[in-house]
Amino acid sequence: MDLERRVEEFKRKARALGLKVTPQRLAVYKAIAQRHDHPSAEELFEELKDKIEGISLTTVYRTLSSLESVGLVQRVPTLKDKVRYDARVEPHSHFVCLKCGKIYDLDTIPKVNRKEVESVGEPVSCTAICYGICKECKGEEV
Amino acid sequence: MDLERRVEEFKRKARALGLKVTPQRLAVYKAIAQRHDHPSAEELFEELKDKIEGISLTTVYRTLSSLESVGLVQRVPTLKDKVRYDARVEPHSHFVCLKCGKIYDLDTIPKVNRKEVESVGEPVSCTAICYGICKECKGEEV
DNA sequence: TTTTAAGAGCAAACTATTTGTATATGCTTA
DNA sequence: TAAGCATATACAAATAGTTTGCTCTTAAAA
Repeated sequence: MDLERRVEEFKRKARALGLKVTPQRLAVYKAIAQRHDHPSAEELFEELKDKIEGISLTTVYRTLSSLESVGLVQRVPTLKDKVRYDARVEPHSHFVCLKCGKIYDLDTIPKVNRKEVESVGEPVSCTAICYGICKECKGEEV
Repeated sequence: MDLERRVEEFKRKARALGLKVTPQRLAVYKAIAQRHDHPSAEELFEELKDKIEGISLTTVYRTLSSLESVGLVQRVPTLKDKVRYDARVEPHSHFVCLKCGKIYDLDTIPKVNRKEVESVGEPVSCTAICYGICKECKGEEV
């Protein structure tokens, strides 16, 4: 889906969910939607502060948390202390480069042992994380 | 493997890796090894502060980071801002309860689309996270 | 034992994130 | 389409989680 349509859908959904569509929110959403590197609040703010009149780090944090609470963005599971966000909210997985830390999207949904999962609880969704060395870093090795 | 053997193995490995085996480190390791709830540094400290003479939160943090750096414990991928640790370092997966937040171990290793993963990079390990409602919480529903 | 490099404790620093509050603004409805 | 109001914003200050500097202590090799 192209960005414009996603943005229109975002506006519609946000309003339907009782969230006002402000320039700041729109800017944050657009930024996440067109990047594929799952930025943190700080990174989004760095990108937007010069482009968008009147945006503060606080607003970025509050925006992300509002959007997350209505399911318009998602957190990415990580080992680190910084929260990273994803505008892809349908089930998918990630590849984390152990060298550069970049996170790539994988379309795959993992197959897990249903019996075992159900012995613990009722699953709602599953995601996989693959750790490894990305092609870019692989290429740099001499 | 029983706790005693794991502790002996821990001592041996730690020394071999150049880490001194102190009472504090031993206590931290034992605590993680016998719990299955992947505690945070703070939670470990809460558990140990009354049992172990001379342990500080700082030491728990430093211990975890030393043990992690030599591979004797691992972080658990989460969506939250608190780092959680696991003494199971062999590949396995997790089930996260969306209601109570508890994290359960799954023995499964996910099957992912190898072709797709290799288009991004060279995988080293893969883990799955299943989100759902655990049996305990399911039982509470009236 | 003795020696010494590594670990522990405390306090203070740091980083990521949240909150209080006064002002501004999307958007519903009259 | 203007008005009113609930919701959003910015700033500063607070908080939570984690790390660091420094001094004293100790595990363990010799």
